[in-house]
Amino acid sequence: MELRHLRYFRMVANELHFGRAAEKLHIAQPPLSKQIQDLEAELGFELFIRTKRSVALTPAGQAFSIEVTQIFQQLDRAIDIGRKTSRGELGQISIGFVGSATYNILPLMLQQFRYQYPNVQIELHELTTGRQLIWLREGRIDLGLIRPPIIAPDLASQVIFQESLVVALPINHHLAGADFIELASLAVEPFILFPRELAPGLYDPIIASCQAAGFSPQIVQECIQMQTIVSLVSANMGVSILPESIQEAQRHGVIYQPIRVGGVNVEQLAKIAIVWRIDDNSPTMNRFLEVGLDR
Amino acid sequence: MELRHLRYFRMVANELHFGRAAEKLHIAQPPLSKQIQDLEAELGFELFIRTKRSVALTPAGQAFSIEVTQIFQQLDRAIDIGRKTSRGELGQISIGFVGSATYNILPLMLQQFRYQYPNVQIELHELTTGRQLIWLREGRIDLGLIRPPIIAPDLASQVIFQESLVVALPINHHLAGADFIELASLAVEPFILFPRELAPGLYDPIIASCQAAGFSPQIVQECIQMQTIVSLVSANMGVSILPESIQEAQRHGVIYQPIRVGGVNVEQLAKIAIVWRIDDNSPTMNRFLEVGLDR
DNA sequence: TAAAAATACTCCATAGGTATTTTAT
DNA sequence: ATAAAATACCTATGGAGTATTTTTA
Repeated sequence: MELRHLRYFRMVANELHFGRAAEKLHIAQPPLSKQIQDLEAELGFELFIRTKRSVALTPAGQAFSIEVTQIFQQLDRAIDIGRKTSRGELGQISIGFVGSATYNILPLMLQQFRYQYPNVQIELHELTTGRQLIWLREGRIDLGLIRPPIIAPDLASQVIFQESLVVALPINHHLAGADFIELASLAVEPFILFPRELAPGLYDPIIASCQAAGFSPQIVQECIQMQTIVSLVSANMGVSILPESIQEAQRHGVIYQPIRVGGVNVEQLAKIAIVWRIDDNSPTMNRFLEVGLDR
Repeated sequence: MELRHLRYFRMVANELHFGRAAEKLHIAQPPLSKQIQDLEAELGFELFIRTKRSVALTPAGQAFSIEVTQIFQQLDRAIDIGRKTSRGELGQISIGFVGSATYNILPLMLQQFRYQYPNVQIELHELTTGRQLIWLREGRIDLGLIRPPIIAPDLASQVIFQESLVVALPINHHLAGADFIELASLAVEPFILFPRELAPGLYDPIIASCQAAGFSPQIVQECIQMQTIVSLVSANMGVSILPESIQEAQRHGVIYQPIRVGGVNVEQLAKIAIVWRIDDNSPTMNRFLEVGLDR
C-alpha cells in the first residue's frame, strides 16, 4: 500500500464517481479503478459498492475513510513538526550559566529568546564555568554562560557582556562615603572572595588589579556564593571586589564604589561569554546564538 | 511522497546505517540513499547527518521520526477498523420491535448478539409493526421484530418465534379454577383487546378462533399497551386473549389459562418475525441475522 | 440508449539493481 | 586501507494512458 492508494481512495470517497475523481486527480479513469481495486485486494475488504450507475461507500469504506483522513492529518503534522524543528522553532535547549549571570544578561536573553521561539523548551542549570565545559562536552548542556577566558579547541565562545568591578564595603566603613575607592587604600583590609577555581577568569583580574595597586589582598574568607560574600561584608567581616551588576541584588548595610588604580578607573574586567560545541549546529542552538550574540 | 519513503526513513532511522537498512528492506543500498534524498528534498529539511562513517538523525529527523511512527500506527488502526467493520464486528445497528417482543425473544437475542459482537452499537426503537415497515424503508431502522404476516416485495422476513395464546381472567372469575378454557364458554364475556391496526397479524387469529368457537367477541375496551389490558382484566373489566409470554410480566389478580376450541388446544398462533430490507447486506445486519435466525 | 465502471493493451517513468567513485577514519 | 555513502548508469516493474467492452438504469 502506498499513500497514492489512500489519496485516490479519499478522492473517490468524496466524489462517489470514478470519472470525476480521476479528473480531479489529473489521471485517467481506468488506472484509478485499477488502483482502488488493488487497494481493496490488499485490504481484504470492499470499500465501494459499484452498481455501474452509482458508487457508494460500504460501511467498512466509511469507517476506513474517517481513519484515512486522520492519517493525512498526522502526515501534515509530521511535516510541520519536522520543518519547525529544522528551523529551530520547536525543540529543546539546555543552558548552563554561572550564578552571577542571573544579575546581568541571563534574564534579558531568556526573555528575548522565549518571545521569538515560544515553542522551544529551555532547561537551565546553574553551574560553575568548569562544570559547564564538562557538561558541554558530555552533551548535557548545549550552551554555557561562563566567565572567560577558556581555551578549548572543541568549544567556541564569544564574550557577550562586560562590566566593571566595584568594591563592596560595609556601610559604616570609613571609606563608604567616598565617590570612588583608590584600590591601594584597601591594602590592609581583610578581603572576602570566591575560590579561584570557581571563576579564575574573574578572580585573576581582581588579584592583578591589587598587584597593580601595590599589594596582595589578605583573604580572610572564601565563599562560593556571591550573595554570601555580600552578606559577610554587611556583617563587617571585610571588604570585597565584585562585578558591578551584583548591585541589582539590593542589600542593606553594603555600599558599592567604583575602583581606581593610580587615579584611573578600572573598567570592564568582569566578562561573561557564551560557549558552545564548535561542531554543534543544532537549529535551536543556532537560533539561541543569534539572539544571544546580538548585543 | 509515498509510504515507501516513510518506511525507508523509519528503517534507516532505526539502523542508522544505510547498508544494513537496505539489507533489511531487501533492496540495494544506492536506491535507498536515493529515496531518502528524494524525501529530504520534498520535505525541505535534512533528516540525517551523514559523515560517511556514521549516520545520525538531525533534531528535525528525530521529531519527524516520532510523528512517522504515529502515521503507521494510524494506518494499522485504519486497516483494523475497516476489517472489523467489514466483518460486522464493529459498527452500529438500529432495531425496531413490537412491545410484546420484550416478553419473549428480544432480551435473549440482544444478549447473544452483544456477547458475540461487543463493539457494535445497538439502537432500539419500540414501534408497531406498521411503523417498523415505514422506518425500515426510510433507513431509520435496519431490522424489525414484527407481528407477521407482511407482504412487501422490498422486504424479507422470517418467523423466529411462535407461541400459543392464553385467556386472561380475573382471579375471582367463575372459570379461573379450570385447567383450560373452552373458548365457547367466553361467548358472553366482555373482551378487552388491542386495536386491530396495532397488530393485525395477532388480532385476526384471535377473532378467527372465536369465530371457530361459534361467537363474535364483544369488545368493550381497546388498549394499546398489553400491560394495560392485563391491568383492566385484574380490575374485573373483562377477559382477554394474549400471547402466553405475557405471563412473564407477573401481575396479581389475573389468571392465565390455555385455550381449547372443541376440545383441541389452540397453539402457536402468536408469531414474531424478523424483517429487513431485501437489498441490505450491511455486515452488522448480516451478523445480527445470523444470531437472530439461529433458533 | 446512454452513462459509467471494468477490461485489455500499450508505453514510459521511475524504483531498484550493478558498477564505481568519493570520503572519512 | 577500509568501510560506507554517493554517483552513474542500466533494467524492468507497474502506474498511467488509449481503446473498447460490459452493465444497468
